[in-house]
Amino acid sequence: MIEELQQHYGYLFEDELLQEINNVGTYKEIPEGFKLIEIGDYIKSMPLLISGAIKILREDDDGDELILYFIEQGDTCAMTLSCCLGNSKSEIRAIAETDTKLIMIPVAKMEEWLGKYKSWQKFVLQSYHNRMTELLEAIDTIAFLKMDKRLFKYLKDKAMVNHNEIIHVTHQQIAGDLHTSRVVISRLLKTLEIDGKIELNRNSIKVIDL
Amino acid sequence: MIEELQQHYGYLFEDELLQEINNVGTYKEIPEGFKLIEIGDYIKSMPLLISGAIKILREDDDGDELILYFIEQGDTCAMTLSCCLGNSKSEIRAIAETDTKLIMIPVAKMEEWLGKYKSWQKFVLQSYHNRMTELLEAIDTIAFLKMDKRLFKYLKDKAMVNHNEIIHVTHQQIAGDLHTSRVVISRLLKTLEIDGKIELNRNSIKVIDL
DNA sequence: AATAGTTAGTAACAATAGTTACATTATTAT
DNA sequence: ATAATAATGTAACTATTGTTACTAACTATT
Repeated sequence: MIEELQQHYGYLFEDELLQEINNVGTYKEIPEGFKLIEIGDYIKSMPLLISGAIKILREDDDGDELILYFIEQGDTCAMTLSCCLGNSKSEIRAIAETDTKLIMIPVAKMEEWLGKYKSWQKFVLQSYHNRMTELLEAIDTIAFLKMDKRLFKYLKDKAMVNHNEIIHVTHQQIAGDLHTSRVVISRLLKTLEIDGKIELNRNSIKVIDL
Repeated sequence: MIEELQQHYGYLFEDELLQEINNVGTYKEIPEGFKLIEIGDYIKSMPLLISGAIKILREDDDGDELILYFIEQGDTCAMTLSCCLGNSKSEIRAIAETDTKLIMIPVAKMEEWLGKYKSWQKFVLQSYHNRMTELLEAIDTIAFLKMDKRLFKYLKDKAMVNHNEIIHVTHQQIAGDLHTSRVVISRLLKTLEIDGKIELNRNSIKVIDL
């Protein structure tokens, strides 16, 4: 584990902290689609992403979902931070978007390190800042963009975190992530295809205009 | 200033920290409508609210606004925190919703205290948590509610922070805050009035069903 | 009091998004 | 191979929101 820590977090943390993380952290490999956090969960550990991507979702009272953003390598989940430190339940759902490697840190250590390591404190605050920025971007997208633009942005983002211009997803799944209906998505996808921005196939979409 | 500090923040901070805040903080009284922070501003100090309320707004590329939430007594602006600690520009606009009393803390001290006072660190993290929660609530409102529900929620929230069931606002101003058009707001307000939930008057609205 | 500006009400229409229903094609299971 | 299931395409209709245009009422200024 220590090599991967060095590689992805070496520039952020001092050696002593890296050593501590190595001692108390648990290395995990998570398959695509695995649910890491459910709404209402009490969080007992916090993930540091090594590779892969995680999709963060919000849910309304009727159980309808809405994607907030993707988390990538070098990130952590600030919502998790927030829940751990506030000792409250998770407000979001987290699902592995791709196969993912991560290190889980126990809550107790997180808090201890806040007083002990300046670099950890900085990392935690920076994570909050990043997540705040992403939440604002999510708000911009939802509030200011029409569904056709939102859809195209979603496709591009998804291609990005998957490092692949070909996305494997059904119209139904997209509709779920964007909180609309399958028919609406099919209709808009068809328009995007006619405009030459994507190429439609069963179970996959190729994003041309990246 | 020290009495008001004691009164509103005494239960949060130790005496030594309260003394420091008293020494370096600047007490300010802000009139309703005053713009505290503009998008793109570099923030050099951070507000602690004593009384009153502040409206936090987001803006899109076309200059159209959207209200995110109100901040009240005992709160601070986590966006400001975020900007200060990240040394980045403000992503939001802050306008005094009512006459407001606050204490401004210089950035340098904020950072110093993070290492020095456990209670300050806790306060900062708690503020991030609160703001994150409010941003999520804003997302719920925008994404999951239709305009009529959003409007009514807005009216109730506004009555709340103003401690007054009668709101002084024009349809045009509401339309600005909710990022829609005046005609839409007038139409929906009329429906709410017919349903007996509000009472319409020129330049003011009485919220009945609080 | 006359005038100009602001605020609000309403009709008519356009654009966008959501719903229902059904057909077609591809994939999987039997 | 046949049947069942999943994924997609499309039409027709409804609901919601946005736009334009015009009128009426109130307010402040000269």
